[in-house]
Amino acid sequence: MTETELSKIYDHTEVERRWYDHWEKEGYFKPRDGDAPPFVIHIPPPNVTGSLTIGHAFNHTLQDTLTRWQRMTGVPTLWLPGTDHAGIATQNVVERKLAAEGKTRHDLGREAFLKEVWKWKAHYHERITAQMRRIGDSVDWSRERFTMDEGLSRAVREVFVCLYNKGLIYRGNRIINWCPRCLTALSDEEVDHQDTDGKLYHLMYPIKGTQKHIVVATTRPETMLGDVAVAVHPKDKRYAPLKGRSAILPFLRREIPIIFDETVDPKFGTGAVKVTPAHDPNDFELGQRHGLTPIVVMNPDATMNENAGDFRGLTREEARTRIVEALQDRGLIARVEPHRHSIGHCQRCDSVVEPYLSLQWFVSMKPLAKPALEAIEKGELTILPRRWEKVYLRWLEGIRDWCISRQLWWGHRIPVWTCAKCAEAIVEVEEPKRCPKCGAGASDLKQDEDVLDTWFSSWLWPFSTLGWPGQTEDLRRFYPSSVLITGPDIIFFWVARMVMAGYEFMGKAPFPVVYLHGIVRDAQGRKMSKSLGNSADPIEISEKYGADSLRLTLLLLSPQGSDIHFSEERVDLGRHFANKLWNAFRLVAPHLKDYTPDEQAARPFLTDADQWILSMLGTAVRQVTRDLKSYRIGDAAKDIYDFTWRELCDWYLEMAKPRLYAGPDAPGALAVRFTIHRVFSTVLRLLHPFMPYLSEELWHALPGTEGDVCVAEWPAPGRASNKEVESKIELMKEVVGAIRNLRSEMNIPPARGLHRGAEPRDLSSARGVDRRGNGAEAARARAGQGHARLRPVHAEAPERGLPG
RNA sequence: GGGCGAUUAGCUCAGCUGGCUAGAGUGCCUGCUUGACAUGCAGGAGGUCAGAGGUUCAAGUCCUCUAUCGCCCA
Repeated sequence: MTETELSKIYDHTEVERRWYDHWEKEGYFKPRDGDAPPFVIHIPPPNVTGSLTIGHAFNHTLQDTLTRWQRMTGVPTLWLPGTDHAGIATQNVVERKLAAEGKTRHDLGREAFLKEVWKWKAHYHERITAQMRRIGDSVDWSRERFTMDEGLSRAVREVFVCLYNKGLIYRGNRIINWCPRCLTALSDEEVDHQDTDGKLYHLMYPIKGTQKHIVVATTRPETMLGDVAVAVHPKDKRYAPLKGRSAILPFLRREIPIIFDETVDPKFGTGAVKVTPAHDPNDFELGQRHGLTPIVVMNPDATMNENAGDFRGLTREEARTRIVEALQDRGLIARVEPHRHSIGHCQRCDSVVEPYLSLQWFVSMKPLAKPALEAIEKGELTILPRRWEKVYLRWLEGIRDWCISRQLWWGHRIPVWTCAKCAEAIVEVEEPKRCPKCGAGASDLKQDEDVLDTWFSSWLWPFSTLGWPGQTEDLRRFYPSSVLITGPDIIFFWVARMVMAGYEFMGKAPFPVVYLHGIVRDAQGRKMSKSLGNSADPIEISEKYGADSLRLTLLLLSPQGSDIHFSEERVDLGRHFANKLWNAFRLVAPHLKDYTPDEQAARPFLTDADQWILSMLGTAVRQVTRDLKSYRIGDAAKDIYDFTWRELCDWYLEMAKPRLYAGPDAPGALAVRFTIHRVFSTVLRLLHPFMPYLSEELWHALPGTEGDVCVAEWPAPGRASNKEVESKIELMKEVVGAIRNLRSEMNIPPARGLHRGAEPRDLSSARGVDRRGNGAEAARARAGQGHARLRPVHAEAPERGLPG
């Protein structure tokens, strides 16, 4: 390549179009054969709700960097891609789309609605994979999976049946989190709690057979209609006389017992609480202990139902207002005080969640949690940064059963059939042909209408994607994976559950290391979200700045584990670096034309400068490798950035110029060309995991390289650093710095030559260092200029200078 | 209410196991159209490392408390 072919400004658009298809066609993204222990990453499957955000780009960059690095070290690597059907989230976005057209999912019916969702899925799946290709993700597309693929669906049914038969899945009427907008049950994790200013109402319930009242404090007066008792603490002296008494519920005139229970907090409110087992989880348990029958007073859409007497048909908000008014009219409100408390909201639609008594399917988590807890103790699992281990452990220690049924249409149907004839519940992997109990035919067997929580398929991801329950070659070879890279926001949803499933079904943890990275936020510190519209499209950024630039920028902005404040302009950081390297290459390329690397020939002629940069290069290799090994990926990027810019460009190339310009036949050419070639071929390999496109482009433009840098050998660190030559050059840098400072302070323009003073013989290592007019001659002259100040340094300067 | 994290240059952040003369990017000021790069080069200003105690020969780094902000859980 000649100089004229390389433009002055690096144009990523052309370069980044070129290489991805090539790599893929060569099959580099597939694990190479052989029984060497492979490096495996399972992608956290992006939701098909929409396209990828900068947050995904960051997550993928981390995975791709590790994957590309490992590939270059020669081990078989597999980065397995895929997407998640994201049950409730996807159903919601499609419902919103329908709503914009004035339709609901019920207008379409289940089948037609699902067709719409599949269309949505197809559209965004295509978009997501295009985005991944654009940013350079080196995933094995031949192994791509979707959580609702036939194979993965089979795994879901298998797991359900297996846990059911073990007694770890059960159906029960319990309090769950109910979203009255989505009309489905949610797990505890799908509820976001927000502190809200509310009121604490002190309601007076008449005590039967007296003129007295018992005052209960509640934040939710509308649920009083479902009250079945009033509870106080057994040791609370205030209420001791009420033993055996009962209260009369206003409006409904229901007689409810006054009960005594240890769990009542005597210090909260009046020390007496209303008990509403159908609408409060604590009350539910309390009710069970005391044999109370719950009364549900709301419909699924959170309007009051037939048990609400005159308040029937009102929304829960209207009901609250009306009930408070009515109680006030009767003088039954003792007082109302401001009260701050936390209110659960639906993670997907932000509606206020209703604790609701409902028949749902659950997984008993305690037995599954045990090996996941021990994994940390035994060292079978490490979470980085380590502080997250505490969060993980705490959640597992207090684990509660997992509500897995959802009243949605989009997802895996629950593999349970009920016989219309004998009511037998049949739990099978394959659709049953007849009832095993009464022999009724398939037409009498009705499958459960509900679907499973989306995480019930993703917790199997590390093995379901490899063919489980089949005993496949992939499963044997690629389970467990090497590391999981994801955000801390799904540590409970996904990470902990995958560990549990891994132990339960595969007998070992799905990965030895979890690396949790920070969350990408906007410049104001807000989380990137589609609804806020504050996330740029990685493709747009890549078109504008380059995918390489985006990748490098994200890594440079990301200290291990903490959040990133991202804004588009910051991508200049990576873009400028790409341009810098490009131009450095432009400087050296013409001098390497027809050059064949020959270390033997060059070695005797290496100058201090050559030895210095080679020594620094070795250090850079060690640093980058060390930082990648310890998951300090941003630091690794910084190592290359600093070496390339600060050492190579700022100093070495400047020192090399005189020898380069002297031409290929001049003395010293052999050494300088060798050094430059060695440095560039190493830097390009170091850089490849971070900036795959640019490094590949320059690798091909560098004479004497073979094949693709994508599969080139990861640099070996070589000999230990040369401390002697390093300190020599450090001294020289200090001297030059002092000279420049003087020149600047004394307002001596660089074009002007300097009076030649004392011959700084010992500083001859400064020769050729400075720029234009500041070559060997000028350096000496300027040293003279700064003679007085330089004297102390002068005395310690090396005896022998550089040969050239 | 419980837990975790942050607080270092105007802004965004490094500073890993205590040894810094406290760094980078960006912004600012000055000078440079130098035969790789103005997406650049050189020089410069700018910090009582949140505050108060303590440990130590030595603390941005370890301990305690306080303040402010953020996140998670209940």
